[in-house]
Amino acid sequence: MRISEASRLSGVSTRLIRYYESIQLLGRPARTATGYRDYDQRDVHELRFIKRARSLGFSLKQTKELLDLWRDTRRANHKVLALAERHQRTIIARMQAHEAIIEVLGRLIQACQSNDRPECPILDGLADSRSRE
Amino acid sequence: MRISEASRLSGVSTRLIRYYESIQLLGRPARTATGYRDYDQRDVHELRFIKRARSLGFSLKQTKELLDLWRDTRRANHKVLALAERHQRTIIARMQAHEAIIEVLGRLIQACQSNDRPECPILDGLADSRSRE
DNA sequence: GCTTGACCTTCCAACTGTTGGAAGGCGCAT
DNA sequence: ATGCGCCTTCCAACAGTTGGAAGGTCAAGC
Repeated sequence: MRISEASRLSGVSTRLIRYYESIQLLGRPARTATGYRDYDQRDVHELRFIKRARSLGFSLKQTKELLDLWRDTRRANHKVLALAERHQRTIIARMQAHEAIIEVLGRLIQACQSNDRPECPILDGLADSRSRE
Repeated sequence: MRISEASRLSGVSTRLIRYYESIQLLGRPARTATGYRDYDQRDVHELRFIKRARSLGFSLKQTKELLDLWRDTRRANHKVLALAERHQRTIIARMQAHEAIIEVLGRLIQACQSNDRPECPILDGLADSRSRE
């Protein structure tokens, strides 16, 4: 099938498919006589795998590792597990950072809403390094 | 003061200070006779403001808007408030996306930990598009 | 006076991930 | 043959930060 078909079936844009090939996340596909990329069902599976890993926040580097492990006739589970756990810890840390930000913003916003005077508690809060980071 | 001093006092790297100047987030500072950048206390305040806005996840573009509002003798509070509220909604959405990811990863990790067979539930979960995105 | 080392300057490139455009070839319809 | 929609390649942009290279400046030490 052509690249647009693979794109449609996988949900990955044609641009991105070519990019994934260029960084060797995907192997070079077969080519037609006139030089068009020719994909098969297996490629579509890999693209879906990539898409899903990306949607879970794995980097392209991690996605490549996962894909390699997947291609490797499903061996070395412990590596996959370690990678997933490490990634989960990263995402948890990021989420907690977001929580902290939301809390700070919430305080500033509230102070601003209950304020009639000309100065702005949000700007003051940003300027004031005594507020928690 | 020189750039390294401004960096030390603000916590913003010299590289970044120059970059912020190049994108006109900061104005061009005075120069010494030999061409060295010469900063004052006000610049340090602005750098700290920037650093804090960035740490709260505001983009450079938003940070510039906030900084401009701040320079504007503290007028137009409602603009600041709107910007902050919009940003908070963005961060909340991001945090929720993270939560969802953590949940999915948690399921996959747990399935993998309670699994003795050769196949890997994490890889299978990534491959299986029936799992929730 | 000359070297050493720590600073300063500029410019150009890398990183991550995705998207966009331009310029040209291919294939099928009218 | 003309037009349309696909395909190809290459080059650039976005956000934000960091890194290196090649060179100028300034103080201290010998």
